[in-house]
Amino acid sequence: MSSRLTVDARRAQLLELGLRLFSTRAYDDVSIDEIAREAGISKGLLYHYFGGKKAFYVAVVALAAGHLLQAVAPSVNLPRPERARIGLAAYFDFVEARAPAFSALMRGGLGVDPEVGGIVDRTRRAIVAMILDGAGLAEPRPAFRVAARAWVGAVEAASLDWLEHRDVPREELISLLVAGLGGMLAQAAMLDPEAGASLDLSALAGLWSGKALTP
Amino acid sequence: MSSRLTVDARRAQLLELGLRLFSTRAYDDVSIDEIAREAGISKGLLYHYFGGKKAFYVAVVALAAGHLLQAVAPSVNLPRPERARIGLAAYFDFVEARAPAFSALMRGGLGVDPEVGGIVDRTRRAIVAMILDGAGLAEPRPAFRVAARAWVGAVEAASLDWLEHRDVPREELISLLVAGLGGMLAQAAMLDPEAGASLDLSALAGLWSGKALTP
DNA sequence: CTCCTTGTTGAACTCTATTCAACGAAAGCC
DNA sequence: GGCTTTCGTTGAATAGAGTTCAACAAGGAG
Repeated sequence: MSSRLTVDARRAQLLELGLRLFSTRAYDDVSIDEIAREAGISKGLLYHYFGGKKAFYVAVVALAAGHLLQAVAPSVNLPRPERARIGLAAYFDFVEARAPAFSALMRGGLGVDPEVGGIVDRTRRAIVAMILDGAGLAEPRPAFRVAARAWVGAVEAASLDWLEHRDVPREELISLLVAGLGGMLAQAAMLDPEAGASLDLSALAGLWSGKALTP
Repeated sequence: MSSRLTVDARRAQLLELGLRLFSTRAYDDVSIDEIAREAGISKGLLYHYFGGKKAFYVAVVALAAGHLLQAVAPSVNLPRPERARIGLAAYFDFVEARAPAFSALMRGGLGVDPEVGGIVDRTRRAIVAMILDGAGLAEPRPAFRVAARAWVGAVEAASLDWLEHRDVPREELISLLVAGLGGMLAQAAMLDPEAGASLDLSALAGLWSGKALTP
């Protein structure tokens, strides 16, 4: 019933559809039959392109992760002091523009397949590397790694809250998160002075954009 | 084949088993047959106690959430300045002692059933209320709500990292997170001075346990 | 026009969740 | 003690979703 497409076009069509379906509904609620019906193809074709339902879902999540990385990537070309703020702004731009893909990535079933957890994890690491490496934290010591990882958790949680309520201006949200990052990095530098010495303190000080934070 | 038990005993047995199974393996990977076999009962009995597989999973997640809340609850009786640190310590005690239950709650499939998301959400709110309400933030304004929500995200992310690596002392991890909380709350108070005025600044100052944070 | 590659199909199959009518072990009654 | 009632428990039957595979046909190559 469906016209003959090239491999790439068909894959792209199916992935786009998967993104649309899985970002609003749960993994179990979307059946293979429904995907095939909406795409105008037979079930068998989905198995021809992806090995099965789980593999298809993993591919969709990987696509969403790629979109997110692509959105945040440009920030690496910016001067260091601005990197965190601009990177965060790009992050929220993406969250706003492609809310479905973001939801698919974050709320998406971590329990569906172990591979999904790996994708989310790698994406987090890549993002934290892009946003933070300007502070001289290429190979982070444990305290800095945990701080960075925790901060990414804060950013994700804030994003989901922001999508739900939308009652805080984006700029204020960024200031909040950057202040939290500053607090944690400063504390990490205190806990591990040796590694903290290599921390670019001017970049750290620039995090909160000139507004005084100290009580 | 199985001896006749009271309703409560059987429910408890099955929930405990579910906690053990679902904390290490994905929802789809655990079949009803396996649950029944390990419990020494027939499949039908599981349907008699819980309405189905999803409902059973939801009950398991709810149990894990209850355990977590119970573990953090004692902190509400403590003096305010210490509350955040002690609450966090209790939180990590639980994470350490009942890692499976914690994983089931956090890594657990949010995509399995909408109800699961609700449970996790309510648990987060309850925890943030218990740990933070000492700072006079009963009905948080948006900026404070987002800050609190983001901070919980940071705590969860740090917990998972901690379980995985175990290369940062618990006390240091707590200091890191508390510093992050302090940074965000201070910034929130600046963004919303009206609400910030009601913030217990002495409690806030006490967050980072006397160690200076300012650069 | 014919052949050949390969995107595509759909019916058959398997595996797992779900249902339900019947069983039997404890509790209550005479 | 025997009888009845209750209800925890069973397992075979059913339903529905994921998976497989042999065959089909659209489009290009010669």
